[in-house]
Amino acid sequence: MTDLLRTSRVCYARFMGVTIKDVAREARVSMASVSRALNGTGAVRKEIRERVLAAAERLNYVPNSGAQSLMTRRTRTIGVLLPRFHGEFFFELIRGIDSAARSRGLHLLVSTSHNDAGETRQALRAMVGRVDGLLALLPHVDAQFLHQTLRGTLPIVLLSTADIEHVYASVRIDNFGGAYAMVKHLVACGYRSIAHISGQPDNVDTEERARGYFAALAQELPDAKPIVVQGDFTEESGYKAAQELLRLRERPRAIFAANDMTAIGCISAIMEAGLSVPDDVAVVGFDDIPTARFVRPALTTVSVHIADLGARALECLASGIEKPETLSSITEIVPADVVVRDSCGARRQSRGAGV
Amino acid sequence: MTDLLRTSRVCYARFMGVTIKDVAREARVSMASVSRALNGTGAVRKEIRERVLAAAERLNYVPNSGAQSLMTRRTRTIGVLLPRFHGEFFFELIRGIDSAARSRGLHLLVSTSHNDAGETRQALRAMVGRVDGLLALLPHVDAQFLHQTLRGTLPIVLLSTADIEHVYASVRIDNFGGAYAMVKHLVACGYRSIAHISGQPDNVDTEERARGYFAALAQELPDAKPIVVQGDFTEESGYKAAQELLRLRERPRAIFAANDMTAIGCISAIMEAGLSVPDDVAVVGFDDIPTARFVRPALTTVSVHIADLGARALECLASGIEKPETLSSITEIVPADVVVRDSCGARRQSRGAGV
DNA sequence: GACATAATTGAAAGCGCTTTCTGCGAAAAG
DNA sequence: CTTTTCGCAGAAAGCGCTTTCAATTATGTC
Repeated sequence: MTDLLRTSRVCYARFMGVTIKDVAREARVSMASVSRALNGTGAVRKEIRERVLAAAERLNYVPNSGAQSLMTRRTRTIGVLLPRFHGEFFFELIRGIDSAARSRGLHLLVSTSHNDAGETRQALRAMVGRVDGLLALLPHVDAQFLHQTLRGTLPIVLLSTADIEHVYASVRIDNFGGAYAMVKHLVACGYRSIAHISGQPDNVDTEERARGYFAALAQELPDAKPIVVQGDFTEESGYKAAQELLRLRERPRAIFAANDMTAIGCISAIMEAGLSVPDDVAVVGFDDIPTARFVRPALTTVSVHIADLGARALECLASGIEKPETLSSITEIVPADVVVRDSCGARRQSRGAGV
Repeated sequence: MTDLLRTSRVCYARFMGVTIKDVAREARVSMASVSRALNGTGAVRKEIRERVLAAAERLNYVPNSGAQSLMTRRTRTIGVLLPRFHGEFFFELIRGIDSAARSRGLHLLVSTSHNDAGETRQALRAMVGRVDGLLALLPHVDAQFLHQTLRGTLPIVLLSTADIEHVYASVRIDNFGGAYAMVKHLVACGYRSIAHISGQPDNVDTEERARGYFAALAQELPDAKPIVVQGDFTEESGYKAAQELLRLRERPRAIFAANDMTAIGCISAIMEAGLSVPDDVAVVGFDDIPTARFVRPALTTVSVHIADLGARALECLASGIEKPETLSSITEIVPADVVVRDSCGARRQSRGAGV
């Protein structure tokens, strides 16, 4: 009767799956032998193995991974903590992480949008027992917070997160170097007044990029006065910041936006004001998101190989899980280099080069 | 001694976290009371609760979610199966799923790139015991496969996957309607020879979009001969297909690409051939990925509200998990409507309207 | 053929947690 | 003052699995 019911509403009822016990009964062996036969651990007579395999097949047995990892203390899953799931930066990042994870047979448990420390804490706790390690991009959270929230329970690799004391392994972008190189490039293009639209406040990336801007300006253009407008990495903030810059008595000749989306918003504002990019104002970004190629004029930007960054972080974590001693407080810096396209004006003579 | 070691290499050693047993000992109560106090289930005297909370705080106790869900049979996690993690379509989709999941306090376990049935099977099995339900976008897998791989073990919602017998709940795009409307729009623009670059073979979306193309053409332009070139949803395939179409004796006046990336590749090829889009050849896409707005000319396309699609699917699944009886074999179709931008030429008179 | 040795197998002990179920003392009812 | 009820705490039974450990059987040696 019950069986009939089950069969007739297969995709409604949450009837419990068949367990190892059922397989054992079906194969007339012990649970232990089923486990051994299925996992290939320990010695099992050929005949028994076949009987187990057949029984498992017949009953359509699927082991409960949750229970499995409770015993083995291995989940083959990596937790990924991101601040939000928005914008191509994160997409590229997770794509890189995913591809590296896949090639190692690891799953990804993602958790996003932790607006405050409480939510982050919650998310971190929810990971315990479900993952073997953590990959965290938490701009507004410091190592101390992590330390006291999960005191070494889980191996963790930080992605461009503030960790002054170098307690955790981290891989980060060479924000300073990239920004420096970009400003230098703008100077080389001949621009003498270069403004900066900064990123979200209280963010390591924001600070380092701004630092690169100031440093390069001081070095390359000692007489120029830095001009900085606050943004927040969004297209909209770029739009508004550009409007603000255009209202200035002395309009800057070039704008270095803290990221590509900001630069894109910036370009819209400039074009709407009836001006040309790069002829009237040059605009450059940071990140090299896929869209940077498609936008017109194609965006000159700092390529950080976002997907590689994610992949490197995962590799780092994965090997740290295998051999905990390798996961020391190493900080890996991935390089960032200028990609020249059309929005900076460097290619003005060689038009049509496209892409 | 051991403790000293632990402290000094906090992020190396994988010392087991503190368990509910430790908290119980520390608070001088039973494990049962700790559980009750922490979860707020069952009655606990105020004094005991406070003692437990204090002990948990002192020991920095984090419950093991894996063990928890083994008992409760609830993981508060949704499994997401995607064919690959590439392109903005998937990004938008997962963004929608993620935002819906977050607002319901659910986690996401993602699994991608299942190239063959074996891998898919593997991935499906790895989900059992880790998730409460499944969201699957598996173009080359049919309901029968799913049925026999996990026979109703998990509630599942299909995303534009072939499910002829309507065994599973599914939410899909109105591919046919969108394609039909787009071709109709092109006819309304005055084009009389309209080609189609199809998508990846053996894909439901591909087939339905092509079907929409044929139907609209037959209806709106009975005398026109359909021209179809095989693509595979990539930018490159669009590029190549366009070259092929341009070599035709009678060059088509408009091209309906099966998706936006194909259309973008298509535009590149046309421009490289020294022709103008839309003046010489109009190009339109399908999906409305974020980049469609930024590409020049801005892409006329069929908006499928990808993120909404993902969110709807998650809602559907979540409510199906709560009340299994609601998760019948309902098929939800999300509408797809034409978004007119510049690449179709409809706006030629009103230039500069942008974005 | 009797013994030591090796190969298999099953019973049982958990992994860390929740949840009955039982028992206790206190409050309410008689 | 006794009996009934009730609120609360702890013991213990698992969830589905792996993994000792001891028991069993098969194999090899003298």
